[in-house]
Amino acid sequence: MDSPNALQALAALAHETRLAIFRLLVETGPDGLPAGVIAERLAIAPSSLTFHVQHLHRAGLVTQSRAGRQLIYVAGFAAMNGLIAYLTENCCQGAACAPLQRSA
Amino acid sequence: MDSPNALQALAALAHETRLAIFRLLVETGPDGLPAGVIAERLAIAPSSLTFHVQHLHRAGLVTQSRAGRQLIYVAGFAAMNGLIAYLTENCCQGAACAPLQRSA
DNA sequence: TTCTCATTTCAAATTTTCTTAAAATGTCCT
DNA sequence: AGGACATTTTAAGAAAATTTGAAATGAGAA
Repeated sequence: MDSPNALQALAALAHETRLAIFRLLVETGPDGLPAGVIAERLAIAPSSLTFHVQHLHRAGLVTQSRAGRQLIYVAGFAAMNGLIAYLTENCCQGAACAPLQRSA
Repeated sequence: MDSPNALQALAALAHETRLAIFRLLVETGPDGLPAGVIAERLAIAPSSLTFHVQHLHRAGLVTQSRAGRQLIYVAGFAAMNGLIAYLTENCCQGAACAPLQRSA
């Protein structure tokens, strides 16, 4: 992941509502959740949910697919993995953040 | 690191200028850099630098100390470590981001 | 087709964040 | 004390992000 992408991912997560959405989707796993359920669980307006979830989508942190008349959102683990790798490589030089290592 | 702190750290890094400041300080290492040098290297106004560096400071991502009449800023690795740990633990459940493991 | 339901799009209002320049603070030197 | 330098503080305006509600789209059911 390069700096512009990392910046986009950081900005996407740097909002209370969006971080909550992402965490809910991570917790939910690969089946994801329809927009309406996310909005209901987090008590936010539908159009507000769309706004935030699209922000996450642009950053690759969320995947969208249709199931009948509902849109299912799933956490995008690759992007999160990329962000963590970016932070580890670019912001932890000099062994200062040595406790983290890649194993696979 | 808890969610409010993680949110603060994410917001602090989610800006082009602040990410550049932080990366510069990581690259520089434990000696850090005086405010003026950072501002000069990144070509930003002094007061603008203060604004951004304070944002990083509030999030614990930067440390401040005085040397004569200049203020030295140093990257705060503990906070970055905490952020990476938060993301790994809260946003990568279910082995989806398994490639990252703690070793120390 | 027509009626719902689920969601998104749009535009306006609001709020938050960022930039800028001028004035203030703190330190060192003479 | 008085002057010069490094940085911060302040206040104003500019720019960007967020919220809201109403209207539009897309899909399934009658």
